[in-house]
Amino acid sequence: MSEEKSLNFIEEIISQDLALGKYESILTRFPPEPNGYLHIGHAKSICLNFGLAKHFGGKTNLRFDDTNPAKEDIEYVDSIKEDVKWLGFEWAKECYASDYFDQLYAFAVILIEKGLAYVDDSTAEEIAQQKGTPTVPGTGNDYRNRSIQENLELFAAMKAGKFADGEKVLRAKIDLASPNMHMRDPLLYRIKRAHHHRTGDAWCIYPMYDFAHGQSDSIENITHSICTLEFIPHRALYDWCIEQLGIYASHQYEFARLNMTYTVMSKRKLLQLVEEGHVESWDDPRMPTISGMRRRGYTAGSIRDFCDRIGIAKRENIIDLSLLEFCVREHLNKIAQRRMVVTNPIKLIITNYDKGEEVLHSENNPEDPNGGTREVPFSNELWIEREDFMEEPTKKYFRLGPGLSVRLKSAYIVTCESFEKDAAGNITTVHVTYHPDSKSGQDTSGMHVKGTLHWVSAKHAVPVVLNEYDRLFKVEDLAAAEGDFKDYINADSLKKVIAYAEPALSNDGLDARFQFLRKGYFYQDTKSTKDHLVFNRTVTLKDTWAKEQKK
RNA sequence: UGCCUGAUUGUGUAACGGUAGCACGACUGUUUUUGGUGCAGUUUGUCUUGGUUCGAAUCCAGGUCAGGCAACCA
Repeated sequence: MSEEKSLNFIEEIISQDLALGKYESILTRFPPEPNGYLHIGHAKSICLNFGLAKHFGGKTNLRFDDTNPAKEDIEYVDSIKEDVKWLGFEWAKECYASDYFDQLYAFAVILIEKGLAYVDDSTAEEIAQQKGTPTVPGTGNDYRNRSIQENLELFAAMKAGKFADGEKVLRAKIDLASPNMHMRDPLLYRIKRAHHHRTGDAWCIYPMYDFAHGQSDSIENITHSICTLEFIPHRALYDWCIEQLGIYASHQYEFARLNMTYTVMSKRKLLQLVEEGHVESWDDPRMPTISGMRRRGYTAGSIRDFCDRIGIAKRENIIDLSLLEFCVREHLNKIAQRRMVVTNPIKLIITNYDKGEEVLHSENNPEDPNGGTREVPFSNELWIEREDFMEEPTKKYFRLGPGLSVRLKSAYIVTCESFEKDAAGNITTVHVTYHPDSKSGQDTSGMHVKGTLHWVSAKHAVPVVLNEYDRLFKVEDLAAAEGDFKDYINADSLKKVIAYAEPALSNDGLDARFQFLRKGYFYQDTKSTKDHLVFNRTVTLKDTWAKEQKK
């Protein structure tokens, strides 16, 4: 009982708020802008926001922060909803900042009436210049002194489409000398004639983030508005708007965004990878997007577990990819169907096997006692991995070599008698004799071997394509790497290999999770068909032999 | 030469003035019909200098380092 998990700092705040009776229940929100696909960094935020609500008995809204029609699209809205659902979360309400455009406009009018906002005719460059720098205070302009009446009329004219794009903006009148740059008369509205995916052409002025986000939170009665660290300087403005408008006081809290080794986590960079063809699409299995990871074979549960393990804090961080891999292996180990697939084959001929063929049985998952077995055809001609035979075995090599014995998984123990090479000196065929009394499950041979190999009966084998993925980038910390991030793209992040699979694989469902014995975890690609099976490697198995060899 | 965050082992994350713990990684050993899994173990850490205190990762002061802030983006 005393080993309850310690609370993160946001959970501390909420549990205090609740204990103090500040709220009866909490309401959080996940507020993506529909301008791209969600990635693992968003998953952290989703798990946080929905997790908080679940933990404290509250609710979470899904809100699209769609205030910039130039970049947004319904395609993204749909993918975001799909991803959140797939991750296993249900939102209380589906909201859109654009649903509040009328209300937001009314809020702006209130600020103008209070003398706290004005229409500025300056160009973007002039405004930037007048803002000063972090160490030099900004300077005002004459527009700042316009009368309330004039501002009211001009703002109405802006809305009515009387001005060209960029001709005027609405600004808050706060403090041009503030040490916080965001308080130096921030822009509230800009004129932009762009077709909005929901409001169409009804508006030609759109609110800025700072004027839309906090008020949207307030309108929905969000109690805890959680965002990432870069919004810390915005908080003063967030609070200012709410206070001046006298509306429901939502509060903003910030945590550190997720960074991961060997990948990038910004929509801009991910978009670049897609547009420049470094990957196939947003859901390319090498992408850190939710859709990419789903296609690669990650389970929603393993992603939730990952988000749970990385924790929530305010310091910058970079999480090892190995933690994500650990989470998915741990889950997949429990649920994946075991199958045998040979990727780089050499022929194994059993010289004393005269039964022609027989059907053997192999367990689907040794971790699951109720997992059952499947039929695996066996014959005197098999495929085995090229790397499972060594002409001159080294000391700790437990596999096949002249005179050596191994077990064929779920079948018999075989002993190598001879082998053949082609003209180039490559091994082509290995001849073995099998031990009839060593049959799996009824072994009376008394023999003990160190190695067990996976195999596929040659005449029953089904050809499949395997996408073997590796990390997208060659360096751990892209943020610390100098120059263009694209210089560090791993050119070998995808290897397509043709492999021989046991026939059971062609009868398995599309959603099945597989472990190809001794190879890794695989998941059928979205483009896979019955006649052309394609599997994506989610993650390899841990390979202590490979490590041993490197020594 | 401003303001705002932050600094605990290789990477994350706890410890709320009282034994610096947990996870991943790495490394041993062991089990195993997957060199997988499981099990047992090991693993040079509180940025720095002062101060307060019986006692400081924690409180205070100074310093150092890292990140953020000057888009008609979110």
